[in-house]
Amino acid sequence: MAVHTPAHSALGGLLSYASLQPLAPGTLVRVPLGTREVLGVVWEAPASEPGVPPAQLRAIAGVLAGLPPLNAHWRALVAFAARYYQRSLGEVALAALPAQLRTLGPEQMARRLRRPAAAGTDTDATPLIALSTEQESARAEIDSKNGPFLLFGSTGSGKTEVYLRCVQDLLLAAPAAQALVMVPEINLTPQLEERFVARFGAGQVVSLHSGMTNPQRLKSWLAAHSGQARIVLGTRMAVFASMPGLGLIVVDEEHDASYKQQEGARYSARDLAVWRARACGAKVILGSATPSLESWHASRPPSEGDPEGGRYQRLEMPSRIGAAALPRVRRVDMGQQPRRAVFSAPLLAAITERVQRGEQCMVLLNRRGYAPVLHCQDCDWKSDCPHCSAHQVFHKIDRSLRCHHCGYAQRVPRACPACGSPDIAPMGRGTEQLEEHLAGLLEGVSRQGGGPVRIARIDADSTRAAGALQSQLAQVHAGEVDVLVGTQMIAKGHDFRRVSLVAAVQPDGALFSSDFRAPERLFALLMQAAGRAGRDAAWMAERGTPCEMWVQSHHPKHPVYEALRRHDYAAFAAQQLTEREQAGMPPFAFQALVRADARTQEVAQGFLAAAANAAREAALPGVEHISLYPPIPLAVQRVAGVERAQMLVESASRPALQHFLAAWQPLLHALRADPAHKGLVRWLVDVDPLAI
DNA sequence: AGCACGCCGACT
DNA sequence: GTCGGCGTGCTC
Repeated sequence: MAVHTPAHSALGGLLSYASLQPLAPGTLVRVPLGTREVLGVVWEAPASEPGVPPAQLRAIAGVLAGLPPLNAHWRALVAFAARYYQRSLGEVALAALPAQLRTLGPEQMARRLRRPAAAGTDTDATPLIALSTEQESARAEIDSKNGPFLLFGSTGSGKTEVYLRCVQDLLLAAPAAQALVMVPEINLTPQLEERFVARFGAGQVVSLHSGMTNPQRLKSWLAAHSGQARIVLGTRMAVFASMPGLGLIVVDEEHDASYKQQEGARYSARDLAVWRARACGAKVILGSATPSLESWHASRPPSEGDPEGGRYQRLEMPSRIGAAALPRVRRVDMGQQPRRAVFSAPLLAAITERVQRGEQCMVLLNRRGYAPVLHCQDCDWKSDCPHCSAHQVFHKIDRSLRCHHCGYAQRVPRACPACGSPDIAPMGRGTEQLEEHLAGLLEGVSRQGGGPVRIARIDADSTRAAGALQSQLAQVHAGEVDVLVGTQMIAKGHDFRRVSLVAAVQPDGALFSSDFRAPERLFALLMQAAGRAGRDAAWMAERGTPCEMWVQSHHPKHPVYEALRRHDYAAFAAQQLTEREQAGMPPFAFQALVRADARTQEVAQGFLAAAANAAREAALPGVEHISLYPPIPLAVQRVAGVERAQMLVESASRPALQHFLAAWQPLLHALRADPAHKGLVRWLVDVDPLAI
């Protein structure tokens, strides 16, 4: 029986209970655990080596009858995820089920199941939309081969239409088949849902994401589990949906970091999707205009020195459909501009001109708030968070200083808290300031049709309220906004028809980051942002001027920007992969992080060092193929008063790394109890970490 | 992880 | 004298 026991505690995996009748594996039950009663999933018939004598076993409290058992494919997925990401089976299994199942008793469950299901729509009646040549050839490949497929299609190439058609093909071919379609962010589910519902009807489509209420989630989950919903749309959590007829998985924007869970079991929904598809004989399509280097490498075509090629099938769709040509990239050398200029003169002129012509502009700055730090000119005081090794961000709107790591907020002081000087000033800029600054610069400019230029800001702050993002986006779509200022949020996926200019005002930060994936992420973000421009070819043609992507940089000749200028993902990827191979980094090596959080940095690092010693002394299997790096503090060393350290574990062999981690786990557990590591708050393993 | 049991400071 | 602080230990 799998129950929610914590990650590899002494209880390890499964617990045994007595039952009067034999129960099929996958059956959901309620069982006593300590003083409470919890949800459990029957995993297997009585184990050969029960830890507790059968006579002393406690009895199952109830069976959630009427609910079909979770099938072997689902259980295999959960078991794999638990093993691979070094967590307990129970934790992963229970986290994969809708939370409300935990609170429902058998009677309530039965009542819930008696509710009539919504009627489905006849798939045969779904219209066939004509595909372009490129789309059709991708579809044909997917139809005739096994995959996994990497659909490499530039922004606006119509990847979604290929997904829709492949789903349609599947649903027509098999009466009980189901498809799972994932997107990286909750924000992107409404528009996806709209398209799928328009095509297949509301009765066939359900969503699964963390923005839903518990009852909504249970309803969707049950519809998927019963097979009544043929299509499940969702974020990373949806990869665990119970889908007995699963025949196709789509992972849209597969490069997106949001597919990696960052707490609990730190799984990659994209990687699990590939595993799940193979295990249950489904097809899987990973789609992106800027694939992760992992997927790109895995889909390399066979070559002379590499007759096998990668294990993925690469499908290319280079042309944009119904959209204008990709924007011309204009780089501004900020070294040639006045010192403190936020908007260079040529960029400001270009924005002004576009707005006067009735076109929309998008300005990207990856930093919310007014300024990242407040600074005293006299004594050099900075608005440091008292609980974290980070600055408190100045938010002018509500005159607050807020730490983006722990949430600690206070009112902005009138004078320097350290020396009393009134000369305290914001340093650096965020989206709030950009919005204000731009309003000043565009004052007196009148937009097409007359009136002042309308500027809107979209970031996590402006969209906090329910429905705020949707209504802000609607304003942009309705043409009530001339310039849109925002963070990454606006670069992803949204179909702005009248945007003809996109600008990244300060993207350099990522160029010299210590994170080896930073250039990859920057390139993907800029490509994606560029893809927001000129999405309506007919409208752009009327305008007569081609769309543009502006980049302001102190290093305009940097290879990232050179590749961006040519819209040449392949060249960028090739260059990055060469570097990665030479440096022995992913995808040519496999990594895991062990993280320790403690009262002091010494304790955190001490625990990690002891863990490394224990591994060496125990001569764990595969240790000769493993590199253990010294413990180091995290980039943000202290968060909410807790010191954080990590240790990188690396191997050229994934199986070796897996064996090593599995054997190491019990040693780490034993160490925790050692009084030498008093003050340790928690430790965890992150397999295939995205940031190191 | 929960939730108990268990032994020390400020309140009715 | 109790209410409650969170340290240690257990859950088939």
